[in-house]
Amino acid sequence: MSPAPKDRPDVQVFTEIGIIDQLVTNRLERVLPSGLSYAQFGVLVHFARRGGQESPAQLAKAFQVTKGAMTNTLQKLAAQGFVRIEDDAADGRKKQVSITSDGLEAHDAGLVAMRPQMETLRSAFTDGEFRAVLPFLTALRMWLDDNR
Amino acid sequence: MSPAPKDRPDVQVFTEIGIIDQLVTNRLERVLPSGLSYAQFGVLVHFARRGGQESPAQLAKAFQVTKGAMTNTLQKLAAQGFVRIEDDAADGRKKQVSITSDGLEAHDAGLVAMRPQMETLRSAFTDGEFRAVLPFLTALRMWLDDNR
DNA sequence: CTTGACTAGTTCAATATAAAACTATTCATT
DNA sequence: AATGAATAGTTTTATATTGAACTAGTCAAG
Repeated sequence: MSPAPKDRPDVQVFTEIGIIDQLVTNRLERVLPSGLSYAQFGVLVHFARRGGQESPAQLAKAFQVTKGAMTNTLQKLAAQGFVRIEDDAADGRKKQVSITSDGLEAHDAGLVAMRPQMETLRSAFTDGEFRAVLPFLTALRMWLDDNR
Repeated sequence: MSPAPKDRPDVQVFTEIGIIDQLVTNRLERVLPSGLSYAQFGVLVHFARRGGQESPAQLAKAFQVTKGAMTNTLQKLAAQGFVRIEDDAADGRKKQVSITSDGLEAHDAGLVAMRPQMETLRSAFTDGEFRAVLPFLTALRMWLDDNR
């Protein structure tokens, strides 16, 4: 008899991933400054790292959410003054989003709020452990992304 | 200068995990028989594997959702006749949930619907690769669960 | 026994997201 | 130029989930 599906390692991996994502999301959402959701913070982190400008559609693809969801997230960030949304001069359909100095501050404040959580995490696991699984997770993510 | 947070392997792992979860959820939801959500299917998989009875609160904890969310999911499953919800004879506050034969059939149908997706996945990655990352993911999930 | 704290489950309001319809714009083909 | 397909973004509707308030039942300490 073939093994029950739930015993298969791939299914188990996806199950663990689902639960980890939920636990991490809950935890961060509890800790982030009020008014800043996990999704919004993700956008700030994105820009804090890479800088520059990006269109809403690019962001939607990067975060794997619908364009509508990204419209909503960006409008909330803009309302708080954390991002700037400008019309694209070269293409009338597009807009260009960039982070503001207030947005950078909010990003830093979010990191500070998360720091205790990250500290305890690092006391339990090493960077090496995370690095060891990263290539596979990245490959898996890219495959899922390509073979949609 | 210390590395930017987004370059840290732990942050990268959580980022990948978030995207993988979203891609897998989307994919399965598209493929599952209509009327059966990812959350509902998860409950069926749980019972198809372990059998027996479990209370809504136990299930909520196992799936890391609120009690309210589990009430909703179970009511939808019960409306379709996929689970049985009975009062607990020993404790008037509790209920006991179990899967029905219709529920088992729906579970099997869900697996059949997912099969092509799983086949192509297995052609891209080996069981060994999944097994290699499983211990770390499990440890991470348990740690996050305990150190809430 | 009675009280007070706790647990289980439901309900309600608020929010986030997906899916689809829609508008506006661009681009390629003719 | 004109047309048709494709792309970017918004809006609308429907749904799932959270968080909090609420009800009912249990259990322990006095």
